[in-house]
Amino acid sequence: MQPGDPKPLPPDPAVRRLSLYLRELESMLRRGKSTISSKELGDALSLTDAQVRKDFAYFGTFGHPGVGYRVDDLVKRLKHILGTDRQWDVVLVGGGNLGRALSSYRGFDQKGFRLRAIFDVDATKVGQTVNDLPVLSMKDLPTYVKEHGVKLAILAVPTDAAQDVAEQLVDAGLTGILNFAPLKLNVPPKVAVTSVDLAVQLEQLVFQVNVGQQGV
Amino acid sequence: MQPGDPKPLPPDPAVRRLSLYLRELESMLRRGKSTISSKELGDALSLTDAQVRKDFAYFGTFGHPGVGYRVDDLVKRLKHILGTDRQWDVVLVGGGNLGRALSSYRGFDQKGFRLRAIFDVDATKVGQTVNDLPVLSMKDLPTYVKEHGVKLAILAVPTDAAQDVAEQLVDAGLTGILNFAPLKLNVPPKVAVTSVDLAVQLEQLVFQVNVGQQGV
DNA sequence: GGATGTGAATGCATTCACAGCA
DNA sequence: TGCTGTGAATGCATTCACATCC
Repeated sequence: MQPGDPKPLPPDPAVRRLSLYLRELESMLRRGKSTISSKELGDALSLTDAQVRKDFAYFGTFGHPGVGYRVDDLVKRLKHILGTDRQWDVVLVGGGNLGRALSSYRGFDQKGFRLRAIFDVDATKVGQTVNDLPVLSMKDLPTYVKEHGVKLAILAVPTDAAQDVAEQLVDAGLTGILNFAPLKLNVPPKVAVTSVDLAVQLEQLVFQVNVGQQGV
Repeated sequence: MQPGDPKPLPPDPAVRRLSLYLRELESMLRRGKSTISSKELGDALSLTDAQVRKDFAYFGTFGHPGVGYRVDDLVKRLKHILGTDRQWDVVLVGGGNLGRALSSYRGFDQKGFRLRAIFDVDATKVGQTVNDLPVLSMKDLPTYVKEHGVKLAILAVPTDAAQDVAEQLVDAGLTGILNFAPLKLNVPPKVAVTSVDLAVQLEQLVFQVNVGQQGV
């Protein structure tokens, strides 16, 4: 790689594992562990030591030969790479069952995500407060996004409405959508989408259960 | 591949895409589409036609040269491969916010998953009914699992309790766990685990958002 | 000695390209 | 002609193995 070369993007699988490393390291930090080797970290996540070192190498050099990695330092640097070394405001779109549950999920805060408001089309919900969050009208979304500089939305609306609502999110200026509706969203390339399909996860589990039994 | 050879396992990424093909095909079936080409299906999911054909080829030959795939037939066969051509009983473990939300999620039924009961350690919750499901004591789990032949659990308990509860699930005889706690579960190899970490999903989204902006 | 970082080798997934069939 | 199914070719991710440094 020569000086003028554009920095090659890291492999997607490596980025996904970065979050798992971080999760494990934060847990170890809480337990008072100060340094760790690639072997130890790999064992904790069922990965090889070489995999761990190579993943880190895509992003920089963090370790100390003969010693390992300083846990607190590594946590800081991984957070910085992932972009979670600062607070992120998030709006939740959809005030149904799933939306309300997500609004009460404590795990988001711990990673620095701040749910700011819930948006819904249902006029009877608008004006209420759910888990300390105001429920606002979808009509007010564009203004709200501009005024608060929000970039991220959690989309938890019914499947039939999801594509339409996603387009409203894009128009409002949001650039990242965490989608819980079971369909593929069509959005412009500048907008990032991550999807979680709960039923698909159960389906994949069933496949694994069946494969596992047939292998024994 | 010779007659006596053991059937090679399909690549993991192909299995994951199978669920996405199925989801898209079911949507197309509802819209009245009767046949589809690998090109059309690929376009709908941002995949190449070759990828689609290769994925199917790992599991059999489903198509008709010159014509494409019959949507209804393909749906049936994909369901059979994934194991969702029959009903699956599921128990939900953890009656907190997330657990209650999941118990009301309609998407599971549509895929043939039947939530049967919620298990919780909290004695004040036991005996209640949540979304038409009985809340039972963790003590009764082993008996319940044996009597009803349940194989799958959704694990939605606090992080600190998750590993311990997972071991109880394994001891009770369950063989598949959909884990929502943000840690890596340690279970025997005969038990399948699929994990969903909501905060990690947001974190990955943030990374994508940042990469996207820097690329423009 | 003990561990990292990294080119080289391997292995796996994706894409190509075309024979064969409707 | 149109499209599948599939070997061959490519490209990407993982693993190996070792020079290097504390």
